[in-house]
Amino acid sequence: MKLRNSSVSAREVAARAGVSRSAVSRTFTPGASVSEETRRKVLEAAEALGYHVNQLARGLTRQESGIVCLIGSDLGTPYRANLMKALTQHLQNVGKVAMVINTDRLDGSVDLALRQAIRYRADGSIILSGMPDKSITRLCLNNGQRLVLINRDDEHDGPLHINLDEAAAMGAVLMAFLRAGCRRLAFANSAAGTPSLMAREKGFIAAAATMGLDVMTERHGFTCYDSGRVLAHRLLTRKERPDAVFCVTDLIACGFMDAARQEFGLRIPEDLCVAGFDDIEQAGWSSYGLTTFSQPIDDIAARAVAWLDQGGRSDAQPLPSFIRLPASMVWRQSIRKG
Amino acid sequence: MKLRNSSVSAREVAARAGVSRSAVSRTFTPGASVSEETRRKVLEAAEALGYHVNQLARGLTRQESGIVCLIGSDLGTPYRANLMKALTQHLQNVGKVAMVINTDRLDGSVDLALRQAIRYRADGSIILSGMPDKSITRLCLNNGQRLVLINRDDEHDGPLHINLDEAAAMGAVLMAFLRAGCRRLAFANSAAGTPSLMAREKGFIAAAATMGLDVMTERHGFTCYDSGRVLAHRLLTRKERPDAVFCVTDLIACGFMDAARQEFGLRIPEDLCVAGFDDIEQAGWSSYGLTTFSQPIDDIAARAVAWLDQGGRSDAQPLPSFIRLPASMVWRQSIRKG
DNA sequence: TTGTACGCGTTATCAC
DNA sequence: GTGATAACGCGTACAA
Repeated sequence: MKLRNSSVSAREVAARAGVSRSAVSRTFTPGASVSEETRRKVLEAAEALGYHVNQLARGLTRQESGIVCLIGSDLGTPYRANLMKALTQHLQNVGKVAMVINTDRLDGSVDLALRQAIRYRADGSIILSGMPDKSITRLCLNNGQRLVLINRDDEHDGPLHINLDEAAAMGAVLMAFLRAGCRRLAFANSAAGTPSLMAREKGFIAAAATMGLDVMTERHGFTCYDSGRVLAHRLLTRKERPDAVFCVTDLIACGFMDAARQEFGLRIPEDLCVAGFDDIEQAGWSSYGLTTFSQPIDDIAARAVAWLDQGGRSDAQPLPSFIRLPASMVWRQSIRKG
Repeated sequence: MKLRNSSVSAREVAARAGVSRSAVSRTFTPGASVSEETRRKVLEAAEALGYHVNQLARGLTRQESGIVCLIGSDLGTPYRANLMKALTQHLQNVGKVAMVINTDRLDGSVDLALRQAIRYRADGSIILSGMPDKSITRLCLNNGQRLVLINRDDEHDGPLHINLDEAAAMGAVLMAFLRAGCRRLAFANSAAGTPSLMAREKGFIAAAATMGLDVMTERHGFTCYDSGRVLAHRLLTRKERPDAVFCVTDLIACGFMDAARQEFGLRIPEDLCVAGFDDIEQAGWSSYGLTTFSQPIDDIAARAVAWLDQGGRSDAQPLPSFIRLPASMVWRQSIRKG
C-alpha cells in the first residue's frame, strides 16, 4: 500500500502491470477491447496501487463530466428535500452525480449558479426555483448543457419544462368542497408569487367562477407554517367566515389548521374544510390528516433525469420539451365526504 | 455571440484579445500579475465570447478540485435536509461546491460513495451516515482527501469527528423529568443503532441509574414518525405506564405524542411528559410544542467546512480532530415545569 | 509584465 | 489486441 499524499495515475498502474497506458485506459472503459490476460494484470496492479480513474481528466477529453447541477432554494423544506433526494437517486442510477447549488443567499441567484454549472462543465442543470435570465439559458445551451425547469412556467425555448396540471387539481378540489356543502370559499397563498403557486390561485378562482362563486383570497409572507397561521387570522376573522379554504401548500395548511383549531376553536372538517398541496409527510400525520394533492416526485425526477441522460446518447430521438404531470388527490379527513 | 455546441477555451479568448494564452490564465487567477491594460482586453474578449474557466482542467493542474462530497442517507428527513442545506451554504461561502451522494440504496453504501469522491478528486468528504471501512479511510487520506464524520463515534484516525455531548443532554432532560415529578421513565428508540442514537440511550439510562431509577426501553423500526406510534403502543400498554418518555428523535416524538393523545387519551404534559432531540421545525408547531434539544446545525456546518478549507492553505496549524458540541435544551410545553 | 514550453491524467486515433 | 502519439484546457516555471 502506497502512502503518498497524491493520487496514483494510469501510468503508474501501467508500469506495474507491464503494459501500456492505453491498456489501463481500455480496462476501465466499458465496451473497449482488452484481452482477458491484460485486463487481469491491470486490475491487479490497480487494486494494489489504489488506482481510481480521474473523472476530471476523463471529463476533459470526453465531452461528458457526469455532473448534473441541482439548483434551488429552500432545500430544507420537506417537499424540496424529497425532490432533491429523488433527483440524486435517479442521477446515480444512470451513472451521473449531483452537484447542488443553494440559491438561498445568492445575489444573482440562479444566473450565478448556472455560471458555476458551466465552469464545472456539467452535462446539465435542473432548476427548482428562480427564473434564469434568457441570455444565461442561451449560454448554457451553447455550452452543450441541457436544462430542466421544474414547476416554472417560463417560456424559454430549449430547456425541458416539467409542470403539474394545477388547473385540473384546482377543479377537483373545488368539486370536493362543493360536495361537502361549502359555499364560502377561501384561498390562502404566500406572497412568493412563483409560477406554480400563482397557477393554483388562478386555477382555483377560475374554477369557482365557473360555478358562480367568489373566493376570498389572501397572500402573506414566505411559503411556510407561520404564514399559514397568519393567513388563518386574516381569513377567519372576516365578517363572513369561510367554510372551506385551500392552502397553496401543505406547510401553510398545517399552520392554518393549528390556528383554526387552537385559536378559533374550529373543528375540521365539521366547521371548516381544508385542503393543501404537495402531500408532504406531515400531511399524513394524524394531528392533521390533511386532504391534499401528491406531487409525483419520483416521476418528476425520472423524467428529468431521462431527458438529461438521453442527451448523451446521440441515437435517441428528441423527447417533447414540455411535460405536464397530473397531481393526484390524496383523501384524508380534512374535507367532509359529500 | 457564438453559437457552437462546445464551450470556448482560453486560447480563443487569447486570440480575440490579441494576447497570449497565459495572459488569459493569469487574468482569472487571483493574485497573479497582469497589467490593467491586458486584463481589460482579456475580460472584454471573455465576455464577448462567453468564456468560463474550466474547473475540470483547473482541478487537474492545481491539486484542488473545489469539490466536497456530502455522503449520507435519509436526505429527505427534516434534520438531514437542514444539515445538508447548511453544509452547501457554508461550502459556497468559501468558494467550494457540494457534490451529494445518496447512500440510501447503495450496496457498499459509504465505501462506494467514497470511491466516487476519489474519482472526482474531491478536496474532502463529509459523512453523515454509515461507517466507512478503515481501509477506505486510509485510501481517502492517501489521495489527499480530508474527511469529516458527523455524529459517528468511530475511532478512525485522521478524519475530523464532530459529535454532540449526548451525555450532558441526557443528564439535563432527566433532571427536567424529575423536577416535573416523574419517576416511571421510558426511552423510545429506533432499531437503527447508529452511534449517536445509542449514545443517547446509554446516556439516559446511565443518568437514571445515578438516581437509582430504572428505564423502560423499547427499540423499533426506522427513525421515523410511524415508529414513534408503534413505540407508544409498546410503552403505554405496559402494566406500569411511564409518566415520562424520552424519544430519541423529534420525528419519533411526534408519532409518540399523536398516538398517546389520540389513542390513549393522554394529556401532555399533565399525564405524560415527552422530550425529543434535533429541534426540527415540527417540534415548534403548536400541535406538538415539543421540548427538545437543538442540534447546532449551523455550527456543525461551519466547523466542518473550516476544517476542510484549512486543508488548502498550508500556513494553518492543525485543528483538533475531535470536536464535541453542546446540544442546548429548547423548552416548550411537553414537560411540566417543576 | 509577457510569452514559450511543458505537465496534469485521460481518451481517441492510428498504425502495427 | 496492443502501443505510440496527439489532443483536451489549464497552471506555471522559465526565460525574455
